[in-house]
Amino acid sequence: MKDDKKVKEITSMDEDFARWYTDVVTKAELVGYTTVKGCMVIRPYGYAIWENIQKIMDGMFKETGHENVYMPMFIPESLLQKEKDHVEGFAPEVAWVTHGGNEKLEERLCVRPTSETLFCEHYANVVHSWRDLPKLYNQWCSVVRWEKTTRPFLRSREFLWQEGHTIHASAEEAKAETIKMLNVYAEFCEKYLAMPVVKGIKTEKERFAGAEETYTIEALMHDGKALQSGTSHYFGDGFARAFGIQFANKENKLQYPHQTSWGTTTRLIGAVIMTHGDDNGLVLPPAVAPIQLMVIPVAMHKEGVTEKATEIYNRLNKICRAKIDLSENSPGWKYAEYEMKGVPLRLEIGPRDIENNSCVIARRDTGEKITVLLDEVENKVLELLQDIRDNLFNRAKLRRDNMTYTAHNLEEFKNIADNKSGFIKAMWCGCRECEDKLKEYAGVTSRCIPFEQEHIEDTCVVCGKKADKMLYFGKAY
RNA sequence: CGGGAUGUGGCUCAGUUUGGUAGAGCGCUUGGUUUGGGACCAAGAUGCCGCAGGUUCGAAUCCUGUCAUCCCGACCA
Repeated sequence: MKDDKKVKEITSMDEDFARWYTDVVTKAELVGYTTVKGCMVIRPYGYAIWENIQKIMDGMFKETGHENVYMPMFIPESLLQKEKDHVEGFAPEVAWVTHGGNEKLEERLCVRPTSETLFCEHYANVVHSWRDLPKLYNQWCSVVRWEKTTRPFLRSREFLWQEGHTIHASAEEAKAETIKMLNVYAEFCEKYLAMPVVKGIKTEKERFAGAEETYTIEALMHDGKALQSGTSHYFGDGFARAFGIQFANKENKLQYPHQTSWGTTTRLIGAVIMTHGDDNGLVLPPAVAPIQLMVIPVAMHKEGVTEKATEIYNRLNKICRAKIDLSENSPGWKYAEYEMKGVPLRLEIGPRDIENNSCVIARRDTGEKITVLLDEVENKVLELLQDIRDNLFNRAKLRRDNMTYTAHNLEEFKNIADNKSGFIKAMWCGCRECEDKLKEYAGVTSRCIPFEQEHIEDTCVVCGKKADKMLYFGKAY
């Protein structure tokens, strides 16, 4: 066991990454399993992370002019089937309601796997004039997709998410919206989750069912696997045509509007775990950490310790999400416990500190301990929280960059795919056959065509024909 | 949905080969001593052995089915 491994309950990453992940989500009390496969309990500590994500992201949606709505959870089969590609994409994994009480339903209802069809039905009722546009809607809800294999946060049968749905008079405006929201997601991930992402477009093969273009942010996890962390779709007027949504434009001509949708899910919690976590457990970025600082009194039985610790806690709780642990557990136990739970800062205060009018602050990301004068504690805490975010981001970015490889030809590609894990950058001619071949031959899928292009070669890594697109490939969750 | 592994107090597991009525460590409760990296002593509580059938005088153990979890594929946020 390595010297810096202080939490024994957690399998180390090198030994078994998948086990490490399940250890972290269960030992840090983020989730609980239930009797229904793929349906998990999100426990208070896990849910608090989601609430912080929601709070920040919802604020960003409001700033960009979006309104929250709520759509029903049931979709009649006939409604789901209106858009051909869409139903083909989702039908294999929807759950059906066939009975109401003891009565068999005339038409079965699916539990929403996503709500495009419901939004479309509603738009058809409320959009009549160019003056009704745009509609910029979002909803926070859960959706159900009957997945075959499930993992907490990464793939569950029911999961929490937000789905934005907008409808616009022009294609240009809808396209701009699609990109705008992708940028909101990227900013959220990088600024608040301290998680670097690659922004790009999905290939046709990886596109959302019914979309004209699918944009994505892709993050790289600790084990070198890619995780799609958010998507934004441009639908053109395909859904509008399928659902008969039309409006009178300024020239009084009937016209089909253009739509978008975009979503992020509780999978982001999985992304945070696998981006920042270490062998001692969770490492949470301060912006979404339910507890940003834990006060731990040392030698509580000694005169004045509890009082002083409580006083410091009360001061700090005004500037950050602070907590104090006055339980009878030993200090060492508490250190390990809150490290496992990823609390960014720990403040130790005991008789020695009180004598010196100081305290000890330990940071979760580096393990570094510093002595801070009590008079300066507020400023230092705020500075440290910011520094932890920056350090987490830089560390994750460095690791991602070190795990990103460039392949100039097929042998090199295969060699990297077999021996390394991470992103592989390579040129691609644009045809489906070459993409399929890489999957078959090297076991990786295309992650995206990044906005930030690099010219590696003139020719496709597979077929050798002319290529002008650089793609990221990788193994994905 | 295919291939593999595993289900035994809250947790980690022993016991299954060779059927005989359930164990350990940790955790939990109470009391005491401790307290700067998962403290110690003492006394206690906790099990339809995943679930459903079957074989048997008798099943955690053998058989069949089923469900869940993990891993590897296929599918997906």
